[in-house]
Amino acid sequence: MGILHDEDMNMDQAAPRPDIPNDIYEVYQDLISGTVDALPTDDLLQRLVWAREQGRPLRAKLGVDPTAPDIHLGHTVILRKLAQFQKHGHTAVLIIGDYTAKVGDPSGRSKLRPRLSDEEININATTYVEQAAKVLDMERAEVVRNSEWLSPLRMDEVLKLTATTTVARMLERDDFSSRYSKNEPISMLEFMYPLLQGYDSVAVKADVELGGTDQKFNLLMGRPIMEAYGLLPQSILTVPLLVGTDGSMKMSKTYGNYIGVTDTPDDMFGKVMSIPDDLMVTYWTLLTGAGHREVEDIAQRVAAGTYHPAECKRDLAERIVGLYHDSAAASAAREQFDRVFKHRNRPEDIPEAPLPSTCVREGRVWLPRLMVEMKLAASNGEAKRLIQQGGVKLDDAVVRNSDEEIAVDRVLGGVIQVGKRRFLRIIP
RNA sequence: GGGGGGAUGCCCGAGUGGCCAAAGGGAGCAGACUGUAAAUCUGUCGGCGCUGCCUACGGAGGUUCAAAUCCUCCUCCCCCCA
Repeated sequence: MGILHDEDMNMDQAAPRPDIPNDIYEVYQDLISGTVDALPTDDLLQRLVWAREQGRPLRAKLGVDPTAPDIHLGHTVILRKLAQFQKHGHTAVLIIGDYTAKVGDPSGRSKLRPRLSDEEININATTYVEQAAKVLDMERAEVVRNSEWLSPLRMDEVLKLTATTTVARMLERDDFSSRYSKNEPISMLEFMYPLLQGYDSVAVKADVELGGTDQKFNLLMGRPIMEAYGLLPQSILTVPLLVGTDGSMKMSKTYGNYIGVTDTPDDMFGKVMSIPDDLMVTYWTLLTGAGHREVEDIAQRVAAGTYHPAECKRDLAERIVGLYHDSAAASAAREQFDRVFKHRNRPEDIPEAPLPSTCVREGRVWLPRLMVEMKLAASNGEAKRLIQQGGVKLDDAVVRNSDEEIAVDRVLGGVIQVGKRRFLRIIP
């Protein structure tokens, strides 16, 4: 997967078209802004016209697998796009892929994912919907589970489905062909996924399906399948995969480069601040709901040097935190950040923990043990290393000697700092 | 069904009997610097109160004073032929 660049996205305002009513064209521009592919060309535009003529809203489909309990900003990109359809009066159809999750989607992985139990899926689905509600208007969304129609499928119906495509067509998928050429395994099961996903589109009669760019193949696969079932093939819209805080890989929990929608304001703020500078515009575009014009203006001011990048990033972080918490929390997070990182002071709220008796020996405390006990280090060795590298402070004084035993009364009420951002006050 | 190749630490990947807790890179962590938890540079990176010991190179046995390295069986993956 390549690094995403702003120029990959559809951001240019094309000239208005005389054959299309202006307001519809505006909506269309809005819907394709920030997307990578809108296929077939002009198909969505055409549908918007039909929708007007027939007086019915379009059905915009998004399928999600409830495989992970928490969602992060990477997931919100597509949800924002779906929410945009709602904003323009269309129907958001959110499909919870409970059936597909139960089988265990092996896509893109060398190992099969563990099968999830019904309870896990239910929990994940519930939290997903809860968290998605921060972006999507759930009152007006249609939420369905694909087990509803996939579970009762009979073998002959499955066979009919498999007959709609060919192996050669399957191997066109970049993911499959590259794994195939790299001698990595592809199970037959994986071949079923695009088909089942396409069948979902049949079941909900989708007008347009949204997905990440990695879903392009699957989304397109839905078209011939819909046709085989006598439906008008769906339009597809892809949004870029969000690059994570490391600036190179897609945002994912497994890479640890994610910003969760339930992260605390301070965490969320800090994580946004940790993205590389050249990712800022992308984040403004995909994560803030900022208009096209606003993003352009920001990009220009930063490029011109009239808007300091550090300031721009602070504003970005504050904006994002505000979306998932509130503006008060967002500005507090900003103050906290400046306090801790810009001015190198302690944060306002320092977590507290009692001194465990297991760490005290003859009235003295060996710091590495305490750090392990307090989860500030994974092992004694790591704790000692941190101390030796000058990364540990007790009441703002760098601890130098990792062997020294410290008197209990010096530790009690004291603040242990590990690295730049982990603080802990020890209480009796 | 036949033949061949492969499995190494969080990830990638070197290592074909002792010099191996295992090169190199990436990620992570710490320090310096700064405009931020950006960038860059430096250090560090299995566990143990640690001049030593324990656990680890897919799994189980074996050979040897000594095994990631050799042998046997097993599991999984890939390729070629059919």
